[in-house]
Amino acid sequence: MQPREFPRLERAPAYKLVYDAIEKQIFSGALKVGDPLPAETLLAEQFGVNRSTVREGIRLLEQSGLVEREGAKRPRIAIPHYLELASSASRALILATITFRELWEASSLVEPMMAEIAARNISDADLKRLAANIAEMEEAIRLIEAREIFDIDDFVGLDREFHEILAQASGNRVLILSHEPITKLFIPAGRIILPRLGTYRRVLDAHRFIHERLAARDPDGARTWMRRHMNDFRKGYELTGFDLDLPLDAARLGLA
Amino acid sequence: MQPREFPRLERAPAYKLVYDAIEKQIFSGALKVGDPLPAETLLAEQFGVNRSTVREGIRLLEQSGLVEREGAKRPRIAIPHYLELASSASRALILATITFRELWEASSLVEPMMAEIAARNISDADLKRLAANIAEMEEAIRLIEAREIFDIDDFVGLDREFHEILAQASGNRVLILSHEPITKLFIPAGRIILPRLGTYRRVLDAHRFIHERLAARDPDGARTWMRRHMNDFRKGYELTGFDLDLPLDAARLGLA
DNA sequence: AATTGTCGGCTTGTCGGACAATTCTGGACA
DNA sequence: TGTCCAGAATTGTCCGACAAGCCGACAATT
Repeated sequence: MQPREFPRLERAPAYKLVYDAIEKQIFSGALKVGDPLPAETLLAEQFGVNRSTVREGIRLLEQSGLVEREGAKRPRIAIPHYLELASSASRALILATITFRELWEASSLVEPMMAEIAARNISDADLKRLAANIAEMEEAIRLIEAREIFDIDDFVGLDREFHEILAQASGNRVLILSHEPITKLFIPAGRIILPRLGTYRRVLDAHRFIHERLAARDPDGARTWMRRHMNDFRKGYELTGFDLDLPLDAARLGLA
Repeated sequence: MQPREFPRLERAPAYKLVYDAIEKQIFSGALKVGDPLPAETLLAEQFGVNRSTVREGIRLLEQSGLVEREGAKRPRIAIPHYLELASSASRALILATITFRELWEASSLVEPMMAEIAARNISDADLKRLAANIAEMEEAIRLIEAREIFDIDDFVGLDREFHEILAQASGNRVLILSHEPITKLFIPAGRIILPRLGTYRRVLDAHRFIHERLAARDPDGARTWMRRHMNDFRKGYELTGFDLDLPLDAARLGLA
């Protein structure tokens, strides 16, 4: 034992240093959201490293959500969509084991509460967005019933959007963050339930009632209808015959 | 309005495909947690792309937390700690704008609910962990009062840990995910309030009561005490004289 | 005038090869 | 059996190169 352990000095690889340097510039405000990243050759020159190294650093930024790439354009600085990219990976892993019961329990606690808060704070603009969402869902159902196009993802996406708008209407970004995992997990669950039962119109009706209570600025009413909506959610799942404690993706696979 | 919008076709770059392919193998279980990633040259050969391309894909995996690198060793497959992950980026940005009011509103909705669920499901092991946490906090306060060591981060960390254990005690991973942003944001808030007021013992007492109600499996009692605890949280902040609608980091800077 | 086609410069995506530094591995040796 | 070391394997970094894609400008067409 040496009298004094040196804290094992860690030489971060150059690509990590590139990442750190650019991240720092973003946080400091030197690089603003929407700005394009400087060209790779330029960065390589400035940092004094090879372009390949710069590119590896940029990949880190990309996955962290700090820059967004669209085609082969210059990547642009972006605000990471909260937890979106961050744990897209972890969420997928979690998905493998989370059960419908967990999702439903969480939903039936959080969603009604969210509806209540939203009813207090919702803006006219958000009410309009909800109305538009409902109209779109109406159209989607019309198409489904006419057996024209049938894209379940469209419908589930609309459903998810409805609940997301509601969260945003709460005007509380911490709540929005808390709410995010639920909407994310809801998608696979919706894909299981809806096509098997075809209860599209029932979902739409619930959304209509909720919207109507929100427009009336009626917190209790909004909460009540949301609770019913969540109970329907569970009943729907039970009717599929799957075990409540089955992991979501097992159920999904069982369906496919 | 076109009759039918084409879904803009996207050709992902090769490094992204590499990422997707490896990710898929991880999720499918072909690559297990702890396994080392195959060598870059081997991967390049198998995928039929250049090693540089493979490396860029690996950087994406790295930042997503799916692989961990230690020195220049072979990266190993890992389960992303959804707590620590890329939120370092998002957290810093979010922190810049979220206000204490938002945090408190969210906390006083979510935490009592969490306490209630936890009281129903908590295991003896988690009760012990809470007891240990309380003991540690007791010791920390003793040190503070004796003016020996004074590390506010220690105390805030213990406080956060208490609430995290509570979330885990709920046994619902969706709720744990929902709860995560709150505990995260709580740290800077706690750093503002506690040193200015020195209400350490009041926090400890609240935790004691909550623990006692949890041990008694009393959901109502646990919820009630948690609500009081949250009210204290707000009162504490108000006593600092900062505006409730001030962004947390502005308040933090105002203190420093 | 507005739209479409073409051109050239710039940047990204990908490739091949190369080498030093570090890590791993198997066998020699105590 | 346990330790040590040389060589193999692997990562980190560099260099140079080229096709493909994006962008603005300008010419051609309707």
